[in-house]
Amino acid sequence: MPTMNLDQMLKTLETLPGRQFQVTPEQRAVIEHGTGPLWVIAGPGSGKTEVLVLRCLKLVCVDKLPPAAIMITTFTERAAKNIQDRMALYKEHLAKSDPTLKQVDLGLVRVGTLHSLCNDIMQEYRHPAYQNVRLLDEMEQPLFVYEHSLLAASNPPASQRPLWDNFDYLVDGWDPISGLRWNRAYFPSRWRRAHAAVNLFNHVAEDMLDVAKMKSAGGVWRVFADAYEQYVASLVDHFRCDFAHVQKRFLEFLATPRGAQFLKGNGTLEHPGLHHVLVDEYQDTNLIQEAIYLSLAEAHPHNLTVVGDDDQALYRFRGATVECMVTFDKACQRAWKISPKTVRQLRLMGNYRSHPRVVDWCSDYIESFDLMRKPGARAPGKPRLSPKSSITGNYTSVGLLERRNREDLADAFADLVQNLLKNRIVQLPSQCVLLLKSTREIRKWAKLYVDALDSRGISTYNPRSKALLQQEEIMAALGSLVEVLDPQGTAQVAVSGDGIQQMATGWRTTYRSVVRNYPALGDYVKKARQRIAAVPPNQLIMLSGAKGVLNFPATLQELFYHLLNHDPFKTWLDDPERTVRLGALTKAIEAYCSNPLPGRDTPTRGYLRTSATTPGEVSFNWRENFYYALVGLLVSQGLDQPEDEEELFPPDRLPIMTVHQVKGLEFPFVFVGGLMEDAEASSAHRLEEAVLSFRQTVPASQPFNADERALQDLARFYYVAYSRAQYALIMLATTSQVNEQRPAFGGQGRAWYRQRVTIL
DNA sequence: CTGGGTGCAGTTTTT
DNA sequence: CTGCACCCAG
Repeated sequence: MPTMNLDQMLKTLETLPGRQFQVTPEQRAVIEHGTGPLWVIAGPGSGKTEVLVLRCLKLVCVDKLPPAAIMITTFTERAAKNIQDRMALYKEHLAKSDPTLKQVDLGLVRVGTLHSLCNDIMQEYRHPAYQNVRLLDEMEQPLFVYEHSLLAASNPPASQRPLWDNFDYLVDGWDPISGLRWNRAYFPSRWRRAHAAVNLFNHVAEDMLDVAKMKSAGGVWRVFADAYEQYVASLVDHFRCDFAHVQKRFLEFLATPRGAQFLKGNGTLEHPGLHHVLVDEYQDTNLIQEAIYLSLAEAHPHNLTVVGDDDQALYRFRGATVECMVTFDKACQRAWKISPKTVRQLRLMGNYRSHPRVVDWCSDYIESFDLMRKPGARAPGKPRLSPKSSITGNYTSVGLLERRNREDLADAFADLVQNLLKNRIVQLPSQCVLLLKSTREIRKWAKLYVDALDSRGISTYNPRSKALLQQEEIMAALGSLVEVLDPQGTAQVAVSGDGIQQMATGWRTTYRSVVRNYPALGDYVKKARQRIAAVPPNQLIMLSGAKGVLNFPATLQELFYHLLNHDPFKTWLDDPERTVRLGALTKAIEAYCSNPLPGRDTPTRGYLRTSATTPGEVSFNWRENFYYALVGLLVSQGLDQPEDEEELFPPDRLPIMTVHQVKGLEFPFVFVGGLMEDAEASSAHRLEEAVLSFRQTVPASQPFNADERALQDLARFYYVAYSRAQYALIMLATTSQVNEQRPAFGGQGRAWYRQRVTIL
């Protein structure tokens, strides 16, 4: 049997058409690493994901490990798919020179987000505590909490008052319904409490907080701990699990006999046990994920490879802590009782992406913050990035476009882009990107830039510029629903206290203007109303099937599908963007219908029933709950604009993106605007601090306080933005913004900044 | 480059 | 309702 060695593997891959990647010695060391924990500290543009893919291929193709013995996790589904595709492509190419590889099924490598793998493995191994469990998504969890948690009770006990006083920062914020901030004199609304409770419950699981310790702490902690236990019990009662608890369940699973079976295997190719765990984006890991990884690699010699860049940690809002990346050696020591020195640290600090001056700017920038130089802020002994790209030239590669006001700035930016195009420095607008904190097209954010580009004939690509609930098709669809279910708006009026009424009234208006051009929709709505009006009191509303088939109860979903089957919705569904948005609404409606009712086994929410007292109307309670729960959810959390599967940028348009969206991407010309914000501790920062004493694992280094972490996070945020640039990085700011000396300009003031950046 | 008055607009991200 | 960006005066 011909075997392939690493040199042959890498050489062969160099012949793959369209792939120009030469493995450097530092990258090779990661790929080659044998057994034992490996801690890879990588910079932006260092090829870290590529190296991880190659390491996995080496384990399979050179070391001949069974694919099922390897697990690779990443942070998003999209990144997981990317790794899977790349591995499949490379393996296919390798199989051309080593036909024995044709037998290898790379599909058996466990690639995915940790959440999805936990879910899959527990189902595969029939973990008793995870049988027939439905995993709640980001819409379903808040709805479940809203209807099941004590903390979101419609009439909460007075004992909750001190709790909400204590967690006021979780409740505070802008209310999209009333258009006002929360007034602390009032008890927080049901939805505000539900969202805050979701946040708290997730933290208990993700930070692995000690609930018993909370109880003995007494006071608000006791009240909260009781509510937490009640929530977890209802999840179990109704066979539900949320994203945070799927990880907790998995950690418990690993300690069971079936878990041991999964880890050890039975010697067959299908179940070889787990030999290697490779983790990408480790800087965005949370504490329970850290515990899972350490358990997965519990067996000697602890084959756990983690790769990440602590300076690019962006996901604290999701419970992630850079701490995991920065003190990985200490975590291994704690879990496995090994010396931290045996944790091999390798660094990938070569940057193959950007002009050397961009690279230097990124290093200067991140090191300029006093707080980033303190121990525990970054991976120990982290060196500067080392510029290795082939991009050279003595042009302005790091610049500041500074103007006296925002209009002038937007014009100067658009002029610059126009000149780049005219002088053929860039061939297409899509070689540039504009990065903003928010891409919404309002004056404060993208609008001035979009207008300035527009007037010069340059169009922009900004798919998430509008809130989903503002879209015509969403408003018309919801309008037709309420026109059928609550034609008089009586229940709508009853919930007016929450301002939901205004929202629904807006939908009705949209519906009426739409129906003027599409009378068939109006006819259907009328017919549906008449049908309901004909049903006797207190009965399920039935929908007739085909001739001879029994009637079956009408559900909210069915009504919704019927409405979508009429114009203009039918025609709108030809438009992929509208289809995606209507799909998001469909998902929300399904989430609502599938939410179990407290005290019942099956979800019956979707069934429509007539009122017991008022004939011909949908039950008042049902309508009321529809507004409070479903509409309340839509307005309090908004609908997520689902991103396109494979979003390719239209070549003739200039993309406008947020920093989170651009993570992992690179662009020849990067413009960064909206540099004005100051660091302010968010609720995530404050909550982390508040629960620190209940953590089961003591932090390995002196933790920073909430304000300090807020500033570090902001520094990292712009570091991600700045390190996307290949040829040039241009910051956009008004003079007063620069004078304010915000973190985006570095931590050392104007003079320091002006020395390093060309003023345009 | 700073201070104070005015006027406008109210994130973002993901399993 | 606030908070903060912006602008202008000094």
